[in-house]
Formats: sequence, C-alpha cells, structure tokens
Amino acid sequence: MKNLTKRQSEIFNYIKEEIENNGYPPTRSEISKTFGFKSPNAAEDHLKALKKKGVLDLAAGTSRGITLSNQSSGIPVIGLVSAGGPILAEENIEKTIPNNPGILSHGVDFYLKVKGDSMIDVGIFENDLIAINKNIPVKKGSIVVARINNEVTVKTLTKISDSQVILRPENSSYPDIEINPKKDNLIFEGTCVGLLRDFS
Amino acid sequence: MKNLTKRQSEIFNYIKEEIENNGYPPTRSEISKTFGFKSPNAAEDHLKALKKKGVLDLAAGTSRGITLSNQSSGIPVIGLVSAGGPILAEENIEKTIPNNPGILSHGVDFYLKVKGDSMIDVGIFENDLIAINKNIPVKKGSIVVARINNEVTVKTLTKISDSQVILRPENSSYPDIEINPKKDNLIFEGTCVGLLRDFS
DNA sequence: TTCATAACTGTAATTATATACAGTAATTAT
DNA sequence: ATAATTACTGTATATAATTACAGTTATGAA
Repeated sequence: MKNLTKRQSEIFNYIKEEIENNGYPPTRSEISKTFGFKSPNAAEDHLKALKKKGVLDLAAGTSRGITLSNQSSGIPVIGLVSAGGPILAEENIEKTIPNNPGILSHGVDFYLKVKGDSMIDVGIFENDLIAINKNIPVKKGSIVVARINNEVTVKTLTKISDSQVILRPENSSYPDIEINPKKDNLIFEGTCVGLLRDFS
Repeated sequence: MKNLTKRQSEIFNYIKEEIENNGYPPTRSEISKTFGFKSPNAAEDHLKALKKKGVLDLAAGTSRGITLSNQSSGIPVIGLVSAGGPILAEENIEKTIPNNPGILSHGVDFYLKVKGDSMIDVGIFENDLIAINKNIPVKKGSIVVARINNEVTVKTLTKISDSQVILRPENSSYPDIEINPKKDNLIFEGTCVGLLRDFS
C-alpha cells in the first residue's frame, strides 16, 4: 500500500463500502456526487491515481469496471512476528485472505496464526487463525494480543491497572504473567474477535 | 429458492461466478455473448425471471445493477436439527452468512452450530460454527456430522466397516459410540472442513 | 384447446458511463 | 526555483448499457 493521501483513502474506502453494500462498484458520477465533485473527471483522476498506486484495477471501456487488487481487498495473516517493528510490517505478512464481512460481529484488521498451546482451554489451538481488531479498547476478560518487551503473545487479560497487568494463559500448565507497565514495555496490539480453523 | 429451470440456473451461476471473478456483475450483452444469445433482450428476460423468483435484485437504470439476494449468496447456518426431514430444510436454517471463498481449503455447504461439549478436546466448543462439506467422502479420522436414527451428532470417525462404525467424542467423559449400520439407520451428512468462532 | 411460461430473435431509443482535453490552484519534491 | 503531484472545474463525446415493444416457437398445465 503505497501511502494513499487522505483524500485518496476516503475515495478508496467509499468504493470498498459500495462494493460491500451494493454488490457492484460505483460509477464516476456516483463517486462525484458522494464527494460533491462538480465534474466526473475529478473521480476519474482519483481512480487513475489509485490505479497507479496499485490498490485497484480499472477495466477500460467498462461501466463500473473497478476491481480492488488482492492486497487491498484481503486481510493479512500474520505468522511469526519478527522482533521490533510494527506487527503489520510487510515481512510479517504470511499471506492475505479475502475479507468476509458479516461473519464476525466485529471488524477484523488482521489474522494471527497461533503458536503453542497456551490457550487450549478456551479452544484456541496451534495454527488456528485468530481474528484481531486493533481498535476495540482492551478490557478485563478479553483475549488480547500483547507485546511485552517486543515479544508478541496471546493471552486473557485478567487485570489491568496503572501499576499491574495480569495476562493469563488458558492452560493450567502455565503460570500467569504479571507485568508492571511502568517497568516493562507493554503494548496491546488488539483484541481477539474471532477464530478460524481450516481442517485440510 | 423457487426451483429455477435448468437454463435459469446456468445464467444464475454465471452471474455468481462473474461477480466472484471480476468483482462486478455482467451486463445484458455480456450474458448474451456468453450464452450465444443474439439479442440482449434474452438476457433481460432471464434477469426478470430470476428477479421474480427472488434470487436476485435489479436496480433500475443502473449498469450492472444486479445484486444476489441474501438467501442465494449466503451459506445456511443450521441450528437445531428437527427430527426427520433433510438437514437443509427451511425450518432448520437459523440464518445465512456470506460466502467466503478462499478462506477454507474446501467448499462449505452449510455451517452447523455446535451443541454440547463432546468435542472440546479438539477445540470445538458450544456455539462454534463448524463448516460442513457434504460431498467429501467420509473417512477414518475425519470429524463428521452423522445422523443416527434421526439424531444428528458431530464426532470423530474412528472405524468404518460394513458391520461396525465407531464414532468418538473428543472428551474423555464420554464413551465411544458403536453402531451397527445394518441394524441402525446411519447417514453421514458431511465432513467438517473448518471452524468459525465469533467472540462478541 | 387455450393459456401461461420459457426461451429466445430483432429493432430501437433513451440514458448511463467512461474518458479525453483544457484549464486552475495549492502543495510537495528535486 | 522549477517541476511534478494533488485535487479539482468545465465541457464534450463516443460508446456502453438498460430496457421497452413486437414477434416466434416449444412445452406443459388448466
């Protein structure tokens, strides 16, 4: 995603939503009407810019011939997170899978491939994909993706205060993790909103 | 689905595939070209028929204004199965959720909402949705949806022969179920190919 | 037998849509 | 300082697309 401008993001998201809601992409006129453009050419220019940046494709001479490119229509699956850097950095993205609006009650920003057996008591197994929303405020009882001193882990958040955070593995063989957020570097990467398992 | 004719099914499936492949529905001309119609009106007639039968909707005056109706674009979620009758009967369908091609490696014919805790050792919990494919031949080791004397259950198939079938609950508190297919009425409704859990 | 439905051909007209060209103004990169 | 990019207005036009009307032929139901 080659940094869209603010305006380009707005246009792009609108197109995405239209496809989701109507089942087909908007025309230049519809885009113009929505954003108050007085000329359909404003929309045309935006489409060309978005195409140039690789987030969509245009079929020439075709009404509503807008297709979102794979990278932009899919949701990234994060495998192993390399230390440092943001979780959604290119090198962490194992693949992308199609967006599936309407299946889960919350939006999904990315999927995380589960490593280890620390959450088996709540039915989260190795290699399951857990759906993560970055924007839901983390709260007690939620299953969260936390980064503790640059190590990423999935646990149940059982206590959260200024001086102490407790993360519980849902597996009786593992002890709780107690963190002092003033001493340790703790970042919440998101909340688990769903789970996907593929029996292949 | 009010029994489409053979031809109508062909047209309908074509439209479905086009949307999936291109990201937007076909025009009357494109439909006509694909099926060899010499008049775009042949396509128009078909679209009207398909609309009348409730499987799609048409936006007037809108190019490519074809949307698949929910029932036809979604995959049924089966809640409690009433005794007798086919599993996909109207009264068993709790809701439908959007199709999500590309997420699971196998096709999904329906989702079954899990009742009980008999499969928790393999991470299948109450209220999870398990994705079922009706056409994969059941085999040893698969998690299957079986109907035994009209009762529907989800278990691991551990033995299958002419004289004996063993279904194993994945929970040490429950004993294996041994069935004599010659005596008991055993039907395999499908194989579990995936799992979906919504943390709401 | 007659009527409705299905599955088309053929023509035509309105309107929906893509898209080029010529500008303007502000911002950002070189 | 200059060029490129962003974000538009305004006009125009070819063509893409919907959709109505008038038929034909075959099939199955009332």
